[in-house]
Amino acid sequence: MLSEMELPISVQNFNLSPQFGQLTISAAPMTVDMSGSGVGIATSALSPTYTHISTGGIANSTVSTNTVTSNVTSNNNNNNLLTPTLMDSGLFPGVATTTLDYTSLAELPDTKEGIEELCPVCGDKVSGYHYGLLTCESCKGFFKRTVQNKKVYTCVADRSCQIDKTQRKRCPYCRFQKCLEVGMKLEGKHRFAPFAGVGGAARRASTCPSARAPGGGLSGCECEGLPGGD
DNA sequence: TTTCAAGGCCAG
DNA sequence: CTGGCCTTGAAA
Repeated sequence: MLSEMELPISVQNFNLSPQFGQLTISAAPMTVDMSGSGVGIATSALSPTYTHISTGGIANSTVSTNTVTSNVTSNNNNNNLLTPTLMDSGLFPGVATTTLDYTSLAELPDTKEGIEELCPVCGDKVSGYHYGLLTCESCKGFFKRTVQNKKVYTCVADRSCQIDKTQRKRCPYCRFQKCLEVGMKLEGKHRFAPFAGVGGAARRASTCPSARAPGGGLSGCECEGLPGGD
């Protein structure tokens, strides 16, 4: 299936996963620095008025002045990719055109697990949409603390520390920078998660608040009736 | 009523 | 400080 969409003039942070380099697109006429390609995770944050996160396996990409043509391999029935509905919604007006070729990953089972639900900051398992994109619980908490407490970090190295699941604690400066690079933003609560079911599935394991595991929550349970809000 | 992102709590 | 688990509250 071949789909077309129009991107806004300003498209930033079109990232491939670190092992495949980064694709950055700036203002039109677009300049593109594509330092890598291959099968990996692609995350795009379309700014400024609307943020859309798409992840999927990039099989390969070709780039011209203002056109990015990517053969994108869906990792989950296209539910993590820009959909024709979104494209038709007019939320992406602009001058650039990206042509995406969606094909099923059903025939590529080995790649499927690797590209699904990986935090774009540290590569840990994502827990849902947080601050505009799919991230893990720890990066969500880290970003929250940093912004809310107005924390200022410093890097003891050259501000280019590698951030992954095991190293993410070592340099909060670089971790926060990466959070910003991938598009995390503290704004009003968004309800535009276009791919319902991706996040949050791991939550709500317990049914009784008073039986919650140590480590979280408030006091004052009325359990029997399960008020559950409202 | 259900879903899910934001934010709170607290053990490690 | 970190990260997992929880409640809250708005949107669907």
